[in-house]
Amino acid sequence: MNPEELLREHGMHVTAQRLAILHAIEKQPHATADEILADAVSEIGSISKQAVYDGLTALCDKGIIRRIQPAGSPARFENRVGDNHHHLICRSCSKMFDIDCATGDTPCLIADDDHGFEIDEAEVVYWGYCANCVAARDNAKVPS
Amino acid sequence: MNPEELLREHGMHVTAQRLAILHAIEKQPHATADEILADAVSEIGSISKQAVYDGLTALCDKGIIRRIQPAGSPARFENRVGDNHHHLICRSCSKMFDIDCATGDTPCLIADDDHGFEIDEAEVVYWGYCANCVAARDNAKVPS
DNA sequence: TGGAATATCTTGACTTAGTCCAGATCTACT
DNA sequence: AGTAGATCTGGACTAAGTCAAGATATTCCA
Repeated sequence: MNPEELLREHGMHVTAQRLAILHAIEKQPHATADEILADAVSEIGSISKQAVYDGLTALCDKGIIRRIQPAGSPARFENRVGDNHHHLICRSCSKMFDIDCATGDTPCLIADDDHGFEIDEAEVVYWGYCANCVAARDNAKVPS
Repeated sequence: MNPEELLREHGMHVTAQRLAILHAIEKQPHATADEILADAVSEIGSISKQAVYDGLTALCDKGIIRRIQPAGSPARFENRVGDNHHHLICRSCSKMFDIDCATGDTPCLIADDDHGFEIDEAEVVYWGYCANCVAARDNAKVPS
């Protein structure tokens, strides 16, 4: 579905700002609000910080995009929604990768004792070191 | 192990500030830095914000406590470490509960495709609505 | 097509949760 | 007791985001 239809389908006004936001996220999955702002400015000339935050919040509320807020990083946004995939983040360079759910279902995990909660999401983040950073570290340790 | 030994064992200086921080976390698991600051002030009279942050960082680095940073909340700290338990958070009131790992092991999940990462932790957060908030919502919907 | 209703955007001040720095103080070891 | 280095203090600063009031745009409907 094209972005315009997508907005209309969710009863949202179609504005240049929102189209630019969606386009920015499509170009760069896991972008931060700042990166989206910069990209949108380069696309439509100018847009306020607040329009970006408002737009992102509205899009999240409608389930069109998803917000990810890993520890030690500003919020990031992606348009891959509804498949309950998870994320793999490098502790060293902060690079983030999508990763399919190990068990396949949504939600992919059932807690043993749910304390009476109505659980609607199991969010999983894998932390570690990416191939590049591991190589860099090993080179530093054993300089030859 | 008492807090003083715990610090010494990790080669850290034993200071009133750090003991107060540890005591605050023991009294209130999942406390924020602000709450820990307030509690420490009431215990030892005065302590700087920076000492709290420095202390928490040092304790985390040594693995004595663990930092949790859920989306939409300041960082929280707990002294239950090494058992790979997870957290259950209410979207409405932000209350947080410990929850044992569904599969029991550390790490409790193995990703299918690890993109060459050296994964060292699988962090899981269950999101939903706690029993109280569910009851409040249902009462609001069906006032009788 | 022309308004009206209201959704969205702009601007700019403000807040929260921290970090950075320089110098003072304290702890642990001799 | 003396000293090296760890830790603490105070205060300025930053990043990421929120709040609020008024201006502008979009959509709906006559």
